[in-house]
Amino acid sequence: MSVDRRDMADELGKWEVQVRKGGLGLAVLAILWPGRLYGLEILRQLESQAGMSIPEGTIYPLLSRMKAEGLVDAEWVEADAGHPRKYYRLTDPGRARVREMTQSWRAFAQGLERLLAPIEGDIS
Amino acid sequence: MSVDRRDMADELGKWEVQVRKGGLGLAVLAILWPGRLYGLEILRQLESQAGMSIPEGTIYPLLSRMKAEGLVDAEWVEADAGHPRKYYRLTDPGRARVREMTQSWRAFAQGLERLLAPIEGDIS
DNA sequence: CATGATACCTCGGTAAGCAAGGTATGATGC
DNA sequence: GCATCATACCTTGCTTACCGAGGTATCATG
Repeated sequence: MSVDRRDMADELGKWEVQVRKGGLGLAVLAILWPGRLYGLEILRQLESQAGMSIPEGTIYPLLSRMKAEGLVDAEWVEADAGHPRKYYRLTDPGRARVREMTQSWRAFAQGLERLLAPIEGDIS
Repeated sequence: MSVDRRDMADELGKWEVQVRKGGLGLAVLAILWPGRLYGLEILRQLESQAGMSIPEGTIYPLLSRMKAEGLVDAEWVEADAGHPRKYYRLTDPGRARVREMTQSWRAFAQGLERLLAPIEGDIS
């Protein structure tokens, strides 16, 4: 009934999530470019290489979708120790897609950067 | 029951949508930076300045949310001719938010660009 | 054989894009 | 006057997708 004081605080914390939504799929495909990786390894490399911290609840459904689309394929590999790992690798259509998405991404980022240009003049 | 042949074709066309999802809110706030605009005008300027074509069904709910969060405020203005227009303008908290989001955006874009760097070596 | 570490996966709530369809205002043609 | 068109704003319903929480499986260790 009263004012939602909740909103203003929560929304601030949500922006980092919103920001990366669009590029997340590209980031995952891109990190597979050099070679195969297993699930948790993808998360760790996204964190260390690109500063993105993605939860498991996001990555596994995403990888499944990509596999269903034929962009990646997966292969179980026995580890020397511990739980077996499922390694993901880009397929040829996957590589083609990464290149397409990279172009789309850059077009978008450049368009947006054009809008942001006037803003940075304002260094308080 | 049979194979979804639908997917491979449709998903290709959907990427441009996915790509811009994360930055769309920022784009809308950024385009309001120089001054007030009304709804359809926002769409036209996003198209001409940043190459983004956003449908009405996306922009009006988005503007409503931003107004509810106090990032913009709105004002009805009688046009010389035709339907009255609802002009949106950044509030002070809205301006602060644009600056924050711009920083988040650039951090994300730089992180992603780091992942994309190896890819562009491959000009077939 | 219990505990911990590592790894993969799923369920359910929620957010958000957007196509389609609707409403409102004023100008223009007849 | 009235139908039609152009402009502009808004809503509904469908769908996609993030992700927190909780679950399962494998192996090592004490």
